[in-house]
Amino acid sequence: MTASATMSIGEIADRTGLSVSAIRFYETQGLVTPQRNPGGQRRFLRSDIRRLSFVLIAQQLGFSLDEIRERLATLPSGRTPTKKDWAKISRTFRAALQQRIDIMTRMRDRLDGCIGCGCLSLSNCALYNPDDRARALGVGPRYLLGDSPRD
Amino acid sequence: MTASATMSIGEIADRTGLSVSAIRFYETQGLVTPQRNPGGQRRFLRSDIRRLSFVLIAQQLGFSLDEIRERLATLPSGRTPTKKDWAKISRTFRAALQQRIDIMTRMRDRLDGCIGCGCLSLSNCALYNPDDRARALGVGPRYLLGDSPRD
DNA sequence: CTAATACCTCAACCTTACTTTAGGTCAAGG
DNA sequence: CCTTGACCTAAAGTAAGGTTGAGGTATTAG
Repeated sequence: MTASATMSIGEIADRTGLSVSAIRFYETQGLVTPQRNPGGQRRFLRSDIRRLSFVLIAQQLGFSLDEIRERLATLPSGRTPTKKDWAKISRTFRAALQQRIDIMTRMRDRLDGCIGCGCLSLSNCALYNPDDRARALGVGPRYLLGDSPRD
Repeated sequence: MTASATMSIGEIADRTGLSVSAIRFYETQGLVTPQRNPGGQRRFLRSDIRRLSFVLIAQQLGFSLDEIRERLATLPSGRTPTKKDWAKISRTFRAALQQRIDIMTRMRDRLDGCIGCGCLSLSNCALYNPDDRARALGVGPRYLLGDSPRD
């Protein structure tokens, strides 16, 4: 195994902590696009380590693969991303994260009020404020806020 | 439609904002256990409004149906829950919510550091600290922290 | 009394984010 | 050269949290 410029999927899996199958899946989702060697095996660039690590971190922060792909798409195509590129993209996640913290904090404060009143009864309960239901978290009834079907 | 002590599924759906199918699903999950009338149709108690509303709120707070069922199981069986009962259960969610806020805040602070260094490169990056990955959010590679299979 | 709703069950389908399995190929060491 | 381990693809399976559809029964308004 010569320490060449590219890596096999097993190697990058070890380096990122991701499973081999997850990385293959990420390729189908357009999150990485490795080259292939003459035998058809994937060859990853060293910069893909950071790319995949970014996917991992962003997921831990609660972002979906769709959102992550959108953010990654803002990276320069053609050249290897620089630290500045990564810093820029990280800042957008920072902002989104802050927003979630704000929502959860607001929910927590409302919950404080509701512990006192014990209401939990709809229109009169602040927790039902549909303005900022924390849709980022969990799944929830799909049609709650959509075009609800009637049975 | 006499304003009786019980409600049909359509009525409680309207009152809670949940869809009929979601409520039926919640029954299969043991989150509510309505009575049946002679014709086999579900009859819900007024207290089920609060119960279902609680499910909804707890979901918005990011809790899984499993977690919610566990919490609901601590409610007194045999009698209709009082405000105190609900307040008690709400407090446990309050605590869990606070914990999540703390984790997210810690992640945000680490992200701040990483925006500066642009590292995102594993062992030397604070964001990889496996101690408190915010597993509550999103799904993520299943075997990242488990007994990872090798291809 | 009858037609239109509303409700019932069961099974199949959906989305996200992967894992697993089956059947076969590639590459590196001896 | 040959074996073994790593890799390949495609398809099916998993889990959570519901939705949708088919085929049939209850209820209720007129």
